[in-house]
Formats: sequence, structure tokens, C-alpha cells
Amino acid sequence: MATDNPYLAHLNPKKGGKSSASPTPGNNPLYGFLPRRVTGEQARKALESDVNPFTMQPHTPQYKKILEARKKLPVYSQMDEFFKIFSENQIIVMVGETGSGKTTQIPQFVCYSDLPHTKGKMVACTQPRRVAAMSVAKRVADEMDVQLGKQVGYSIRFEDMTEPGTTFLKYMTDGMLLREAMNDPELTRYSTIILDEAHERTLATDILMGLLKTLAKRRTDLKLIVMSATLDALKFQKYFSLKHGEVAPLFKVPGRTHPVEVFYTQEPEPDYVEAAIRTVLMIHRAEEPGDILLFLTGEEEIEDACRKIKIEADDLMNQDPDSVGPLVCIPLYSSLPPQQQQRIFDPPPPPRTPDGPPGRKVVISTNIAETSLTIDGIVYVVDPGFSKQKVYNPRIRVESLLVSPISKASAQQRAGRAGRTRPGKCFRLYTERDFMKELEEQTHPEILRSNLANTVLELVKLGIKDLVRFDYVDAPAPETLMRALELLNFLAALDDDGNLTALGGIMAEFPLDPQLAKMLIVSPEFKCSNEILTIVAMLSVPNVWVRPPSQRKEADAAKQMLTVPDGDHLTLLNVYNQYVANGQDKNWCWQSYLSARALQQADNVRAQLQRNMEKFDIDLVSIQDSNKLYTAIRMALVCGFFMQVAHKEGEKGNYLTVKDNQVVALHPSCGLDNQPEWVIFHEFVLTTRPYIRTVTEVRPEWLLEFAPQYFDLSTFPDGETKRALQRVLNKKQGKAAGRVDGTNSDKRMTKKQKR
DNA sequence: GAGCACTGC
Repeated sequence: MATDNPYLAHLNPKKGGKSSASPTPGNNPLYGFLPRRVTGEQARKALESDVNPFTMQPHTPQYKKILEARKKLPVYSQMDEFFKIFSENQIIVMVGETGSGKTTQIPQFVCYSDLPHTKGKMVACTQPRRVAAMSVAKRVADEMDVQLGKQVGYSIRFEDMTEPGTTFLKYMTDGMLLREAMNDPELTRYSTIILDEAHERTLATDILMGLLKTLAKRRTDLKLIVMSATLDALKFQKYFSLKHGEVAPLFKVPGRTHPVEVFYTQEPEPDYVEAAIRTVLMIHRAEEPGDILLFLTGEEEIEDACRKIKIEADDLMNQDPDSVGPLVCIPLYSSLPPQQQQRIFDPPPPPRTPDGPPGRKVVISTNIAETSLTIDGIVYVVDPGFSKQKVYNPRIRVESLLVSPISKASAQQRAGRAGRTRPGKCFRLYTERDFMKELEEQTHPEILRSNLANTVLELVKLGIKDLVRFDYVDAPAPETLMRALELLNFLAALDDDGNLTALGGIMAEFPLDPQLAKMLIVSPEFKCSNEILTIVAMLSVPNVWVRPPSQRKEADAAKQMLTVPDGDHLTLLNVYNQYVANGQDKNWCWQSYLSARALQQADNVRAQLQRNMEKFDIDLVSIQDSNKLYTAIRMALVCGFFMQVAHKEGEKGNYLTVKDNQVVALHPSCGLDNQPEWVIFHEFVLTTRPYIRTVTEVRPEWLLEFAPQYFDLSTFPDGETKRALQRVLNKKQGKAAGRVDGTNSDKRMTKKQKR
């Protein structure tokens, strides 16, 4: 009998419940529900009830109204099927196209069957992006007629909108769940975990899939749903098969979108930007009213196309005012201030004269409009078939952005953007043959395109012993893993056997690249942890410098005022300190050509990192004397970034990176007033030529002193760099030999670096 | 004398 189930004790009137409206079989809509054996029919009845089963409060009129809208979602009509498949399986793969309602409805269905609130558990639903986690949680709280942050909540970096003991449905970013797994590898608080947007294959989702597959074997009480929008479900079904030769069950729901007619060019287009502009103008001249979405690859390209289209469209309108209406161009990319991003939701311009042809809006966007942002009213999509994609070269340890052809999946996603409100058209600026034969099926998952130093440290922290044999959905190149292990070993986060050191354990707790974490953790030894904390925060946010094309001189002059000639890292410190000294004032930022948004973010990151430091008793200290302070900071930088050092070669401004021997130049944004012989750099960027960016002068003695393993000269390739270091070493050894007590100046670091 | 696809902790 249901009432004998201890999980349902609180639903049993004889044993008494916590609710104020003491539940009876008559008024508790969940009375008689057996966890994970609930049927669609039972759930529908409960949904229609006048009482909210999770709060025992009467439903508001709003609830009924929203419920009627929910009933129209495709996923709603397959409720019986879902409850059956959920009852019968531990792992389910679900495919739901756009508009199916999967993200909002499936987690609620799960709650009605899993009844997490009766066993002190939670249902988690992960999202790749913060905004999605927040906005979906808000929507679902409304649908369930509860207050956001109570029964339904969300958890993202910087904001935990949940109430322990009350929240049983939690939306969260995939990265956040990964963090939680580091402290609780069994993820005991969850009864069901739903991975949404799995087809996007973010680094965090990929790692979670591997962890959860293994965890599901240990925790047979844990249910797992992997939700994806495209038809690559078979890959996930195979990956998550529990029995040899079988695949995980598939639950499929159709979408609700309008048809999109796709057009191809007859011949390949040699200049896709020019072709795109031409196509937009053709649509404007010849097609029915309806807004246009054009995909380009980056800020510069977008701003350029905006200007050109504007000029041409104005010409067209002036030549033929009776048949061509006004056109507005709206750029869209992530570094645009939110206020300007909002412009994409503006209505199209009105006709120039009351009876004239209607106006049209064209949004020119990066990939941000492919997944993150949805613009209603788009009827025409222009897809040149390119995007900037991250690529990682493990040989030289460099991540860079490359304009590359998109995948078929991506092209389909783009086309779909034309059919959200009514039937649309998609103009692909490549041939049908190229689409069929040349484009990859799927975009390569992020795990194959990234530096994995961070990920490897996380995996080791998660207790994964054999990284090469970890059950990846797609295994990264062994060389990428080796590079990550090598870096972590040099940083003393891993010992020579690949085991996590105490230092590595603390590094993993910081939401930072390992180099930054290392530098922050050792900084108290140099008495400059306050300053390193600031520098690390500044390096973790987008570029703070604003340089409008029309005011380059003014912006450069303003930057000069804040520049510290010893190094760009010190300049970043100075910028933050001035920002605080000026009361974090937006006007001051504006006048100084600084991004108030980025500085605000740096402040936020700094506060979070400071809380982490306090947790591990890492002291926050400063040296008063500013000369000594600056030297100390530069020493601490070396402890994290000794693998990113360059040595000047000749007088032409060329540098060679240490060990890799890449020829690089100081980036023009660099504020150093001379060209020091030895520099440490934060980034290697490959644009018109190889540059190093965010650069600070260091002394070669520090390299030998603070990173002796890496600067073991017997491992160095022959060359001027090695000879220069050898000279420094000889000088140093000469001095040491003359010393009576033989004190080793390396002592304070060697202690740290071993374990 | 140049740039910053997009996320996430």
C-alpha cells in the first residue's frame, strides 16, 4: 500500500504532515503516488488540482492560465509516454526540437514522478549559459505557482538562488554542477540529473557525461536524462548504453516551428562579405516584408558591413522611393554593451511616408544569435557559412581563433532562426554540393579544441586516475593531455606520478587557469597577495580598454596616463586601484576610456577569489614601499607564468619564446617603454603576425630561482636564450660557491614546489 | 601599430 512507503510518510494523514493544511487523501493531489511509478494520467490529475501539491496552497488563477498554454506544447501530449519511459529506465536520451517545450516541462514531469521533495533530494537541470538557467527557472517557478528561489531555484556563479531543504528543482550551469562534483563526487543530493543542450558539447557537459555515466553504475538510484536538440542522439544512445549491444532508450518529441525554404548559390562566392551585402540588398528590394538576420564572424566585419549596407540601402531608397522602404542595420556581438544589444528587439522602422513601402530591420550578428539569443520576427536568414572557432595547437600550446566553415548542424540551426514566427527563407552563400560534401556533420566538441590544463586538474581532483582511459564521448588528442599534465607537473600541482599534490588540491578549488591559481596561492610569500589578487581578477575579465575608432588618439592618451612602464600587469593593477580610488564611478571610467562593465566584473571576481583565499587561510598582505612591491609582484608572476617567457633577439624588436623558439613581437598595445631583454607574457595571439600581449619585464635570475625544474638548462635547445641563461647561472654559481654557509636562496620556493 | 567567436567556474 502506498501509505506504507516511508518516503510518503508526510502524505499520510495518520502519521501527520508538516503542512499547515493537514493533508488527507482527499486534498493532497499526490496522495497514492509511488515514486518513479507515477503515470501520465495521475500527473495530469494532479496538475488540474486546485491545490498546489508542493506547497499545499490553493492554486492562483494565473496557474490555470499558464497550464492551458503548457497543454499546447508538443511535449505535453506525450506525457504518458514520458512517464512510462522514465519509470522503466535509469538513463534516457531525449531529442526535442526547438519549441517542443522540453527545457521547461521535462524537469517538472520528473518532479511529479521522482517526488524529490519527499526524500530530501533534488532534480537538477543543467544549461550551458547563465541567462538560460536564470530565465528558465523563473518561467518554471511561475508555471509551478511557487516563488523563485523556494521550491524552484537556480544556481550560477555569483548567485545561488536556492533554499536548502526547500528547493527540489534546480536549474544550474553545467560548470556549476561540475564544481559541485569536485566536493561531492557522488552528487548525493540529486535523485535525477538532466543535462540539457547536450548537443552543444561544451567542455563542462562533456566531462559531466563521462562522470555521470560512471556514477550511474555506482548509484543505481540516480536517474539521468540527456537532452539534445539535434538528431545526433544515436551517438549519445550508444555512449550511454547500459548493456553491451543495446543502446539507451530514446524519447523523441517533435518541434513546433515553421517551414524554412533553403536557397544555395550556383557557384562558390569568392568574397563572402561582399556576397552577403549583395544578398541582404536583394532581399530588401525584392522580398516581402520581414526582418533579416545575417551571420558574420566578428566585430570588425559586422561594423564594416553595417556601414556599407546602410549606404547602399539609402541609395536604393532615394532612387526608388515608391518601392524600396527604409532599412536599419543593427550590429550584434557579445562585447557590445547590453543596452545596445537590446536594439535587436526594436521594431523595424516605419515607412518614410504614410503610404510608402514598409521598413525593414537587418540584424548582423556573430554566432551569438545562433544559440544564445533569439530574435523574434526574423523571416530571412543570410548564412555565408563561416564562424570564428577556437582551435588549439598542443605543440606550441596556443589557442587561437580561426575563421572556419561551419558544420551542417550549425547551418541548420541558423536556417531555423528564420522560421520562429512564420514560414521563412534561408539564403546560403555556398553551393548545395559544398553543403552536402564539404561541411562536417557536427561542430567539433570543445574538448577537442581546447587547452585542457584546467580540465585535467579538475579531473584529477575528481579522483580520475587514468586520464587517457577516461570514458570520454570524444577523447582529446593524447598530446593535448600530455601538455596539460606537463604544465601541471611544472606548476607542482601534480607530482611525477600524476598524483594531486596539496598545492594542486587548493589550485583546483579556484575558478582560474592553473597558472593564475598558482601565482595567487604563492603570492603571500612575496608579501603582495592583495595586488596579485587584483591582477588575477583583471586578467580574468574581458579587455578593460575602450578604443572607439573615431577617438583613438584620445583613448591612447588616456591609457598612457594609467600606464606603468615596468609592465602591463602592473598597469592593470594601477587601473583597478584608480577605479576604486575614484569611487568605481562610471563617469570616471568613461572619461578614462575604460569599460565600466569589465571593471565591475573584475571587482566581482576579485571578491569571489578573496572568499576562496579566506577559506584556505591564504593571507592578504602588501608591502608598503612601492618599488619593493612592484619587484615582489613581478617575482610572483614568474611563479605562475615561467613557461610563458620570451627573450629579446637582436635590436629589431623580435623576441623568441623560451623553449618553443617561436618568433614573436610585443603587441602594439603593450605599455613597456623600452624593450627589456626578458619578459613574461600572459597571452600569445596569432593575428597578422605572432604577438605576445600583456607583458612585464622580469629578471633571468628569478626564472632560475623560482622555476628550477623548468629552467634546467640540460633540457634546453641550443641557442642564444640558453647561452644567456647559462651566463646568469655561471654568475650565480660563482657567487654561491664563494658563500661560506652555502645557504640556498631557492629554499622558500623549493619547499612549496615539492608537494 | 593592432583587435575581441561564444560560454563557464
